Amino acid sequence: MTRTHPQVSTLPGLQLPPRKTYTALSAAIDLEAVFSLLEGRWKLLILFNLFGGQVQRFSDLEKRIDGISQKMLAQQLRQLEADGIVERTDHGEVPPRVDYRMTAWGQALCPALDGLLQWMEQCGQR
Amino acid sequence: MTRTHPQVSTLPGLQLPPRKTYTALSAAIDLEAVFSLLEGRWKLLILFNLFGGQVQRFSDLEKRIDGISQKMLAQQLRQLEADGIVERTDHGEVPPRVDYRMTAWGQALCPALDGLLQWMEQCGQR
DNA sequence: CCGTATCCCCCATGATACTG
DNA sequence: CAGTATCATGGGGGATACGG
Repeated sequence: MTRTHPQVSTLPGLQLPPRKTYTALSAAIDLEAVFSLLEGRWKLLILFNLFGGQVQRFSDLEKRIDGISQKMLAQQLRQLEADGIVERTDHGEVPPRVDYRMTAWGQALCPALDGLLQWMEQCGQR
Repeated sequence: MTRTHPQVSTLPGLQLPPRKTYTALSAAIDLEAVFSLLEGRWKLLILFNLFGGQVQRFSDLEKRIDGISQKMLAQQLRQLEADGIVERTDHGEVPPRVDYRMTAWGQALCPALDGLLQWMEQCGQR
């Protein structure tokens, strides 16, 4: 597989870990794992409403994402939380107040997804 | 959305097109489009067997991809071809000889997908 | 306000058989 | 060798109702 190496350490002292090596099979399997984290009718909508660092309440997301049901919002958030992509905070108040934000790891998805968008933008040039 | 800007023109004279701008909604929609090109039980396996520039016959792919049926291989290849990601050549011989390779645009997927793999590799550090 | 619990349906995939 | 055709299945997602 062609790589984007060499990895330039821009920050002195920041040690980037050595890259994994892949076979066609293992690369496909790992990428399937990535996709399984992101697949789901509403996950990308949720993520793009959280990239940027906002902290959003359940009801905020419900308002911002047109057409989503409470069941689906809760389900997709649970999965994103279980996968370490978003963080959930229950303030334990009555009436309930719960909010969501990206984890550091989840936030790192943003530039990676942007790479896919850039690729899609090249579509016209083919 | 945080960007990987600025875009450095590494090759003098190579004009990179200006980036599209996105809302949360449009970014999610465009990314869904990317995913829909790549979703399918076998597509990533096919792609990683073609990244690298090899030209592979139908039967080559069938041998390399364990467990795939002729129906699914044909179907996924048709979709990748229709989407401009792989190229099909029918040599019009008897017995049939047909081969597949990445298009230039399809090949450009490789570094973008690599970005997702790099993200996945950071998983342990969270 | 922030969720669960049910029921239902559709479509992607698999199995299998057939063909120029 | 390189595909189509047909039938069966199962799980993700929608609609709706209920609960602390």
